Amino acid sequence: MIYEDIVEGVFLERPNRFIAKVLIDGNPETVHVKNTGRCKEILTEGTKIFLQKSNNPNRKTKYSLISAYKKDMLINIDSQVPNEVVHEAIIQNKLPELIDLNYVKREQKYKNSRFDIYFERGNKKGFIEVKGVTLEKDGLSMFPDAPTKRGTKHLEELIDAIANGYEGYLFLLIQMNDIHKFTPNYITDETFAKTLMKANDAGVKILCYNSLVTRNEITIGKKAEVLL
DNA sequence: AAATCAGCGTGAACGCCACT
DNA sequence: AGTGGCGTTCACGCTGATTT
Repeated sequence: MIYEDIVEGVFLERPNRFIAKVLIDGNPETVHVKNTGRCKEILTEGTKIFLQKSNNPNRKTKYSLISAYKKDMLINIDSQVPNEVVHEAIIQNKLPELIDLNYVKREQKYKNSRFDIYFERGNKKGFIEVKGVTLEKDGLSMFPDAPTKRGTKHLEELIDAIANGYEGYLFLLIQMNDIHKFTPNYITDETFAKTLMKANDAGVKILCYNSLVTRNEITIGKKAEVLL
């Protein structure tokens, strides 16, 4: 997945979760933040960032904040892109666990919810829910970075889908390079962590991959270990 | 303490009208 | 009836304040 029109900037502050004050070429600019999560460890004053210039004249901001450095590690914080990266990887048969699917559709409704990806493989059908992981500490990645009722609900729905004969996957995409371990964030959201265990016991397959992140690209990386 | 709600920017989805 | 264009609404991502 390649971003067009990427420019470099410096993060200053974030008055609310949608917008940030930054410097581009030394000039102050108000930009859109593509991630409404906390990202507190990442978005600190003076941090080098990359932004995408928008050509949509109706937008209130000319740029979207896509990625940022934490120390010397570049982290993609675009919360819409993991979905696309995983879809792309599936289509290109890059995932051994999800190979040779004969039908793939995004944003498929199931009961009163919606999963990111629906697929058919032989006579099996399944759903994949994709989550982006941006939180990392000492080489260990974690999700969520804030309590997520929605995430827990998605897990319950995957469990439900499995009870109804579907396959169910939770796909965690670490939005940075070279992180090889993942664990649910017990401290921030114990309910989610416990539900993840329950989902695992119920047969939901938990997959985790890292990414290859550059200033203008994010693609699927290597498989990471899931520690429950 | 838990549940609800407003708020914000974007882009997709939707609805409507004016045309073929 | 079908299509294209335009404007409007809504879901999504989430926090923090407010209400129960």
